Amino acid sequence: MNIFVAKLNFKTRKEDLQAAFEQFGEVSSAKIVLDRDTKRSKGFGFVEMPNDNEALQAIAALNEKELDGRVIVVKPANPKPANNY
DNA sequence: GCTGAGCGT
Repeated sequence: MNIFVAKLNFKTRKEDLQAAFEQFGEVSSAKIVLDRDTKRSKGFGFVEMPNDNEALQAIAALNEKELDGRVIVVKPANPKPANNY
């Protein structure tokens, strides 16, 4: 299950995201979307969880919750956009 | 060094 995480603190890193979600289940990968030029966080990211029910629990538990001092938004992600680099 | 909606280099 792909999970979309928004309104992250700009200093939050991908490992911080993964650590937060691992409390509720297995996390295969976590990612913070960085700006292509400045490499700074765009303030949102994605988390991949193999187990769907654990993913839903993690979403329910972390949505509207606080991470690194910021209230984040967690919801199922949309399909990946087409590769147009 | 900075900002604050929203879906990925």
